[in-house]
Amino acid sequence: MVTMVEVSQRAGVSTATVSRVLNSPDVVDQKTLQLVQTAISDLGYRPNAVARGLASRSSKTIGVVINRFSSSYYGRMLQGVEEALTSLKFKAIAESSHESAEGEMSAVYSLLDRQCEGIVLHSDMLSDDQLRELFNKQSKIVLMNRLLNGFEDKCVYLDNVRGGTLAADYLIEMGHRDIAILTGPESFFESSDRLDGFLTRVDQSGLNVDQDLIFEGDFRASSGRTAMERIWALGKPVTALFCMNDEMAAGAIDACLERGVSVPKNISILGFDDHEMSRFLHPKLTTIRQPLTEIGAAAGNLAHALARQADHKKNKTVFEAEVVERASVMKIQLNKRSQLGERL
Amino acid sequence: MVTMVEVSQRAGVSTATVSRVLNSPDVVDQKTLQLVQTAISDLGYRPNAVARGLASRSSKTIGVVINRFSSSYYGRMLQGVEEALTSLKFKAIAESSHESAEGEMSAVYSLLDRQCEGIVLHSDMLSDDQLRELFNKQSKIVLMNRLLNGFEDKCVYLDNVRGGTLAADYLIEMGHRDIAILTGPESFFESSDRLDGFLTRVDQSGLNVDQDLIFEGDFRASSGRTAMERIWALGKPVTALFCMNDEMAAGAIDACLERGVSVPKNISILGFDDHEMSRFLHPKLTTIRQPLTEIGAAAGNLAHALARQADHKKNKTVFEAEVVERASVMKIQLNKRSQLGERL
DNA sequence: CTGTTAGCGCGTTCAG
DNA sequence: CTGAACGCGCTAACAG
Repeated sequence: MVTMVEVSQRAGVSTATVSRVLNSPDVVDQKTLQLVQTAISDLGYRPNAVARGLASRSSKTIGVVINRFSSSYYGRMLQGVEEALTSLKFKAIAESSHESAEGEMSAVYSLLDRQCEGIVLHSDMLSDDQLRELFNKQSKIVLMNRLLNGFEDKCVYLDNVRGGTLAADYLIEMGHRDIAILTGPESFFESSDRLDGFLTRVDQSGLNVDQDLIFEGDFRASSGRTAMERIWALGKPVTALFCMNDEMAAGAIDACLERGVSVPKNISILGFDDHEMSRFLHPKLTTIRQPLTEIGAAAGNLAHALARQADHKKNKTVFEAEVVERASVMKIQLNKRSQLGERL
Repeated sequence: MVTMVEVSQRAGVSTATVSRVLNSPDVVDQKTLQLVQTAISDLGYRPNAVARGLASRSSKTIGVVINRFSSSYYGRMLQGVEEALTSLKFKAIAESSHESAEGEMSAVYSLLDRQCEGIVLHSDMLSDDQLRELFNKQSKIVLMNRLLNGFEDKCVYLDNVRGGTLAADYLIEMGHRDIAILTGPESFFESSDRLDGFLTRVDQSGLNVDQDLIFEGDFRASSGRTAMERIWALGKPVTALFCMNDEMAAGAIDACLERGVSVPKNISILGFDDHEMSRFLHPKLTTIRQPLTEIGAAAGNLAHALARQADHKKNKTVFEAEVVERASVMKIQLNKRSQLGERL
């Protein structure tokens, strides 16, 4: 490994000067600058980032914790963080939590040990209380796509309650009254928030959702299938199914296709997320879009601001979902409603 | 920040002893061990990984370069690398190349600057010559999912030629003779290798592919649509389309659906990759699967072996694709072949 | 088994 | 504008 010492010797200067041409070239004389620069390129010298970090007590790095890399859901957020930090001349370094609470915690500390100046944490498994404890101890953490009460200024997230409201508004406007709901795991805040928003709006509209038609899924396609089967088993009229993510919606559509039930003619299906694949489903999935990349970018920016004690009040931290209208939800005539439902 | 010095003072020992309880607890006396450990937990001391790396000249870290995080294609490989390294007590740190040759190169060097002990590089944009130059200078790089002649022992990849052969075998066996092909960009080795394998096998079978029916795409869904439109415009009989990735296949299926052309009844479509979404397309896509996660894991293991000068001859480095039979390719009767083709 | 002494490769004073 | 000296937090001999 070629170090600064060798460069300084070849250029006939001190290491301090070499350090200067690296960090503040303008304060060094033109001639010596040239001298050092040619020495650098002659030797193929590359500054050791680890040593620099130690000496300068600044790593210019933000750590990111996500569940796993293999899904485009997390990938899109990570991409956003990375792009934001790159344009701030920071680096992102990501670690996977392997979808466990201990994994999330240990990833945070491992990243902190590496002297990351800030952390962007996506947490599904830690409880609000555990997170609060963590946030009380570590001030440089940003929570990505989740709201932690009491730490609003450290959170960048989608307004899931409004997302649920949006879904309700949309389905109601499309004429649906007999609506089934497929949630994610009960413990997931995304899911419960969306459900809250949805049910509240339904209620406000003077309508209601049959409790028997609220199913708990696990965010995987198979639970979409299961939900459809349960709906059929119940035999109640249902004109629309709201799935809290697109994968479950895909599973539901699949089950319909197999049984010869037409989507959206016989039943409308609404998803959530706007997953990569949603535009390729048949019918193309109408869904509620989360701006994941933007959320990631905002989280990256916030973490950077926090790390550099900059003013972070300017950052947008609450994002709105939006309806992406494709082909899986159909408008139905109110007077034909019950008829349709029964035909199911 | 609490450092070793504070720990040593509180425990009444030297920093060397603190270092020992961290790195080789067995050589230190039980009593002092206890003493130091309580001091550590009392102070909430956490070793600075950067300083450790500098002093020990070992980062226990492998860098990974991929095009982008947002696609599950790269995510699956990254996941494999990460899992393999985690079980070797190494860390993976990933950087995105932003899909450019300079990006790939600078990511490699940035990772090296951070004292990664090895690099796993996925390169689409660098030429073979550029890669050879890089590999000659840097010995600790592993090429993921690409073959570089002359550096076979540094490569972990899918045998794309055999993947192409496999595709040809399958389609021929299913009775297809009038086959169209949609490749990726000409410069991509994946694409040209698969094409080679495909055409060679077709030739060996005494058949041939109409040159007019070989289209160049860009691996994105829209080129699948375009290809279908061109096929229809040509008016030649075609019973099957082989797309060199699943996204293009999805686009092709979509175009068929819109035009009322049934897949696979009117035309069979075969993909490549086994993308996350392929099982949700309609019809479910029959495709050639790449074991991306395993390839990533093998690359991680190889990089680790290289970094630690271990024997890396034992690693499996060439992977085979396999047919995943779903519903988008239909067996056709040879005697009905031309009839079918014309009906298109 | 433990403390002392040197660094790891660099940034950063402070004189000059 | 430049060099000498010191320190970042830790590991690694070497004595004892």
